[in-house]
Amino acid sequence: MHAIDQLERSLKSIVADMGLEWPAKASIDAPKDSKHGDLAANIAMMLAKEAKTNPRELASRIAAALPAVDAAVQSVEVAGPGFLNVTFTPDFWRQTVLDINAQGNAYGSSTIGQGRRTLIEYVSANPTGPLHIGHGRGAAVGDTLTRLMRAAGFDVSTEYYINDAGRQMRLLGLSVWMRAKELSGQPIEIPTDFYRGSYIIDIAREMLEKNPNLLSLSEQEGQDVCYDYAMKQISDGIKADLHEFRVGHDRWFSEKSLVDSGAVKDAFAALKAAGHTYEKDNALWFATTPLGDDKDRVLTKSDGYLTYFASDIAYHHDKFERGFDYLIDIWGADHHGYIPRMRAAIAAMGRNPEKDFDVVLIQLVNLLQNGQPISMSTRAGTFETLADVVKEVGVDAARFMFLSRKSDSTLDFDLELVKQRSMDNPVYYVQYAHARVCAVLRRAAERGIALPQSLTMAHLQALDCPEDIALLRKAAAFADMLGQAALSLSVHHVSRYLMDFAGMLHSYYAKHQVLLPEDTPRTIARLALLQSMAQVVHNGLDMLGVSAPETM
RNA sequence: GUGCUCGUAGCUCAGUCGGAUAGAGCGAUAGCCUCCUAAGCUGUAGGCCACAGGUUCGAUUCCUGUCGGGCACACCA
Repeated sequence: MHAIDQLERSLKSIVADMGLEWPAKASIDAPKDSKHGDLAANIAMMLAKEAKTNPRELASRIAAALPAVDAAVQSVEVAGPGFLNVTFTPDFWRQTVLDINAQGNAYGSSTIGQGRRTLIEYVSANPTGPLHIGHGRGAAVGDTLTRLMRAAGFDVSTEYYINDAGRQMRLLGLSVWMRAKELSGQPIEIPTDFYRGSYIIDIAREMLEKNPNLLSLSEQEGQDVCYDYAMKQISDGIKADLHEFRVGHDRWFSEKSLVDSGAVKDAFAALKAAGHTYEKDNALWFATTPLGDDKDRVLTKSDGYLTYFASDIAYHHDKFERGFDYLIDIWGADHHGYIPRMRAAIAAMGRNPEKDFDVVLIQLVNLLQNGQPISMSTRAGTFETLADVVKEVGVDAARFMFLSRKSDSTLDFDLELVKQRSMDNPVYYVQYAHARVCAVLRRAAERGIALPQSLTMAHLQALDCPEDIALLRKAAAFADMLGQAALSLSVHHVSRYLMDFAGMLHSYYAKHQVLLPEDTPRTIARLALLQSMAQVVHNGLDMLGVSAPETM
């Protein structure tokens, strides 16, 4: 928020004049209780010892100096143990309306990300079956994080990594092949780890219809053909589901292509050159222990195949080689034990695992129906797919639900609840606030009330109630909130903010009539206010990939 | 067993880079539409922020331990 920046500059100059140094840990924040002013600073408590005085004494000296330094400050009080409670002038806050009008859909964006080249990898589910609801949560979080970070000034690209070189995928080919045999009346023995979903049978049937001679192929050929076909079908399905869910990746990155392009060799060479590898028991090992892992890891197995970890290292190495300097992976929380070895790999590449690499963990989604759990497992074939859930509850409700909780904690997703139009399902609460404001604006237009072509501070003087200022203050904090959410990779801050903000708008609506036949200046001021507040809700929902309807 | 993570109102969850009287929704309960969308608003009740120590002006927040959930511990992906 520019208010914080402005106050910090003013306080810094005062502190400097006193011959004191500004501590890095000093904070300036909006206090929880608005009775404590617009912003509270703890600087006097931090510096009292150094200034050889008590906090309240120092605070009052700073307070005395502040109004002369900063014209936007209306009043400043010393409170509690030595807080400085600062209140800005109404005009300072009214300016927010003009700022929002000027910036429109871009309001809230910032440059805090400094154009950092960032690659967000998310979903990356093996194309061995349709996406289920857990993938949906990862998709919603990844996509929203992308939108957020772009708005915050990061230079973001996105990728979906396909594990198309491993055992799971070979198993997919085998599963379809067996079903094709079964459909043709041949007896089959179902192996363990077999993919049992009915979609496997559908694919097998489809293949037989297109090529009745399918089963004349050899075992190996047949499985390969089945694999290729199934992989294509399922991938296309996943892409369609994601598209429907308003999620798109800049690139689908194939694991196979890493091997083919020599990227694996490059990555291994880099590790070897830095002295991180050794051979033992006929396998190639990566010494991750000195880099913080709890045991060393195998790269090339004694049978000559690469481990999953090996190609993942190569993939991340390749990301850096392509010029990205900040890698964000979005993983299921059950992979959290995988983080130390990945950090070790990042360190071995000569990068800083603290700064150049982050993992966002997505916890389990418990799919419920009226409080009763619906089990899901791709292999057992009893999953509930993302597509089914979206069809049932809609994209807006599903996305908002996924984004309204910390991604690292488990989420109960009750189909009945998410369909309800109540506060258990806050997406409607936020959307309704937007629609209501739009209704007022429409009604104003019907009555021939129009906002002036170029709005100025003079038109906003009637914004003088506490509720006016509270809304303006909240709206002014929007960009700051988005920036913090982006930096901390916490998408749920946005939905929390929107719920708060929508609550304020609903209260405002109930308390203050906007269209006042007897008072045109106030009507104009309030219309201008509401229009800009609707813009903020719209921009916030846009970050979440949720629509902002004008009527409901 | 080891590591990671979580424990906040009856329920579902925010908050915490250490700040003032710990918040929201649901549920409970009492009210509000001759007036811009009641999918809304207003009030009341409800808390040893798991427990015990430590660090300091100040701890729900940081550290240690205990108890209790979840997850992970492959030459699987």
